[in-house]
Amino acid sequence: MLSNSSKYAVTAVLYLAVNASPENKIQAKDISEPTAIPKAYLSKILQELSRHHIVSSVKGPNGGFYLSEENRNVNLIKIIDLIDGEDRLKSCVLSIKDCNADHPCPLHSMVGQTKARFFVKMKTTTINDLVFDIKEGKSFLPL
Amino acid sequence: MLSNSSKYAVTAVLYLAVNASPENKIQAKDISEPTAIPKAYLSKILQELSRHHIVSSVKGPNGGFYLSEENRNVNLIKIIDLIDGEDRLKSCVLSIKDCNADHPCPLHSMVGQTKARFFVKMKTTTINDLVFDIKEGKSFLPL
DNA sequence: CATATAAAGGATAAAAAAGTCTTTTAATCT
DNA sequence: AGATTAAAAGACTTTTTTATCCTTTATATG
Repeated sequence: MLSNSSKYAVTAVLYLAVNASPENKIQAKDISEPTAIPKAYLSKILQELSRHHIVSSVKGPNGGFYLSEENRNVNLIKIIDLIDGEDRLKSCVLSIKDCNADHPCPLHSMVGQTKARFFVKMKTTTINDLVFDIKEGKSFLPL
Repeated sequence: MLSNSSKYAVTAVLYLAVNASPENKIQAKDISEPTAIPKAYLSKILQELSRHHIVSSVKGPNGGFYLSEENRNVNLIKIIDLIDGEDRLKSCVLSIKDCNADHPCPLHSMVGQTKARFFVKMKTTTINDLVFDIKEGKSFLPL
């Protein structure tokens, strides 16, 4: 469903959302350790996220990554589309090009609604929404 | 969600289900052409499926692949688990090891039910079920 | 029985994804 | 200004997935 890379991206952003702030920036290695994401690889991903204003970063001493208020209102889909490309989630389960509701592939009915629902959630759920759940104790990030 | 290989596998099996019979076997290249699946690669996949009794095959002149009555009652999940391994569908969206309903990751609620429902369908839907839909005109295979 | 045919099997190649390493740039702090 | 710190950038390596090629085995048929 999601590539390794976009899982890393979402995890890292959530980690920042919970643990970082403009006053308390977090370095790549400090995300890498608790999440078990390879440090150098994570750095690449954070760079990309930073370039597209999904996370904020500052170089040098006391530098690191954090989320601005704007960053916190980014929708999940933006992260995933950036890392995986827009097609990955949208395409037919069997990768049949002209598969749609009017001309469905044999698996279409098994995933159609399911996928559409997931897609809408990804488009409407922000980082802030997820952090809210975590703070309410409704969900958890791996320490 | 599914690897390229298991998409190929499902597509090929469905193609056989609709077009082949013990009297009218179909060769790898005759599946390869209409489905645009690379022939040599498809052959590998059909071999694997044959080895695990998901499709039937006969060598030599007038040989090829077809589905026995038994083959037609195979569940979709068997094909996908064989090609992709069982973990691919089961694992958490963020690949968090101890993610479960009692200790959900932040994306869990977005996919949990959705995935579970899909999983059940894959476990209960046979090739025959899908062929039935195609014959009823409810779904389509790419010519 | 010889021959042609088509799958099975094994070895290899190409492409994509994941991961690493080294250098450069920007910021902070004496 | 100089030293230090941490991200940015770019080149590179490894692993996995996808794909191809060639040889062997089984089978039907003349």
